[in-house]
Amino acid sequence: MLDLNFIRENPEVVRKACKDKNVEVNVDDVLGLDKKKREIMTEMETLKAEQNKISRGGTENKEIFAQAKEIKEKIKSMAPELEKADAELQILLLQLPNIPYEDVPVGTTEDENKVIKTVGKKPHFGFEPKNHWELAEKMGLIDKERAAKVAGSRFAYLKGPLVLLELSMFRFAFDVLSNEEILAKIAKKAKLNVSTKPFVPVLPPLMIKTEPYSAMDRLEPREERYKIEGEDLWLEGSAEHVLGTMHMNETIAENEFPIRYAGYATSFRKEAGTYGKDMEGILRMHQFNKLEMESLTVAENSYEEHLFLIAIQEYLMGQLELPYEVMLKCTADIGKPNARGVDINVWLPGQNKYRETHTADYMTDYQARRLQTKVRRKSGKVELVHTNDATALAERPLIAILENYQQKDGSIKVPKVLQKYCGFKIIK
RNA sequence: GGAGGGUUAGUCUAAUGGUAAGGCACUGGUUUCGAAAACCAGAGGGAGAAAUCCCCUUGCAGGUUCGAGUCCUGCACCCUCCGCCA
Repeated sequence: MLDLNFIRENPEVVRKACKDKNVEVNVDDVLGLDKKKREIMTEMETLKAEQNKISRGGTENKEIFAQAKEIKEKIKSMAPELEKADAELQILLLQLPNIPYEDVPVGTTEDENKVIKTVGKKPHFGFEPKNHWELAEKMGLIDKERAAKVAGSRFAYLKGPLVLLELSMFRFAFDVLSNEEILAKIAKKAKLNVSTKPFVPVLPPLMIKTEPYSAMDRLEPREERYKIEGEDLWLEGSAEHVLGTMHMNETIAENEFPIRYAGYATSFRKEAGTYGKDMEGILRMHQFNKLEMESLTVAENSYEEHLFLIAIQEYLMGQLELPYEVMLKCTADIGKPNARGVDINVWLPGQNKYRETHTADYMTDYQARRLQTKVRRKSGKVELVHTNDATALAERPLIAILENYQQKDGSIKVPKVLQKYCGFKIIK
C-alpha cells in the first residue's frame, strides 16, 4: 500500500504509476474521499472531546449526563458516513500500485522487458539436444502418468538420482547463502557496499492465514491460490509469502538489520489461465520446491540489497555453469507491489530458448506498510522497513541442469559444484 | 476433540467501573576531559497552518454505561492438562 501523505503530495507521480502499470484508479477520487473522511473525522473528534470533557468530571449531574448521551448519539449517527467513506477509500488505496523505480522501462506487455546482460556460453552438442522430459522419461527420473492418477495434471513424481541431485542443489545454495566469506566476495565483485551478514536458513510453514497473506499483497489473484476447505488457511505460492510475513506487526531495533532469510519450501500454484501451456515436463507445476531469499532492510539500503540478491542469483547460476540472461522487467510485467523487478532466464538447449528461473522483487516500503513491520532507529524514530525477495534456486534450474549437461548417450553429468553433495558425477 | 488459565507500548509488570501507573532496556538533553551515575524529557496511529488539558490505541469486533483494561457477547492467538497422533 502507498502512503496516503505521499499520494496527497505527489498525485501526479501516482497517476503516472497507474498509467504505466495499466492500473485504472482515479487518483482524484482517492483525494476526494480522503478529504471527506478527514472532514467527518474532525467533526466527530470535536464532539468526542466534548463528551470526554463531561464524563471526566465524575459528577452526578443528571442533566449533564443527558447532554453527554445526546452527543454520543450524534457521534453514533455520523459513524456510518465515516465508515462508508473510509471503506471506499480503502478499496481504492489497495488498488494503487507501487511507484516504479526510475530505470524501469515503461511498457504495456512483457515483450517490452529489456535483456540487460547475457552470461555464459551456450553448450555446443555434436548431436540434437533433447528436452528435459525426453531425457528424464528415458531414465525413469520423472513419472507424471502415475502422478496424474494420484493428484491430477501438473503433478509429478521425481525419482532416483534426480531427487538426490535436487537436494544437492538446495544444499549447495544453503551453503552459499550462509557463508559470510562467499557473500563478501559476491558483494565485492558486484561493487556493492552491503552487509555481508549471512542468510538464516528457514523451513517455514506452507500454509498461511488470510490476513497476513492479504497484508503481504500476495493473496491476489485468488484464483491462483489453493484454499484449505473449512479453514482460514491457504497453501503458500512461494516461501516469500511466509517469510515476508514473519515480522508482521513488529518493531525491530535498527542494529538487527539487515534481516536475511533463506527459506526452503514447496510452493503451490493453480496456474489458472495457463491451460495447455508447458504441459510437457516439469516446467510449470502445481507444486514445486524452491529456495527463496527474503531481506528486510532499512530504507537507504534496500536498493543495493535488491542488486545484491541479483548478484547472488548470478553467482549461483555461474557456479552451476548455466548460461543465462538478466532481464529488467517493464512496468507491465513487474507486479503491483514492485518498484522494480528483474528476472533471470536460463538457456534451455532442449527447447532452444531462454526460460525464466529467477525473479528479484524490490518492494520498498509497499508491503511493510500493511504488514506494519517497522524499524526503531537509533535516534528513536520508528519507520517502515523495506522488503526484497528473490529466488535462490528452484526446480527450473534443475531442468536446466538436465538439458545443459546432457551427453550424447542420454546420460547427464553432474555440475562440478554439486558432485561433492551428490556422491556421483553422472546420472545414467 | 475436551477442560482450565492467559493476552496492557521494545520487554516485564500495576490499575475498588472514574479516564492507563511504574521498573528495565532504548533515544535525546543537562552534567563531565570523556564515560558511568544522577536528574529532566521522549518514545504507537491520526487531525490541525500552529499552539494543542485535541482524537484514537490495554489481542480483534461489538454491547451495557455519563464514563470500560475492568462488566456482557462473539472471535483470534498463546500456555497448561487430558485424549488422539508422525
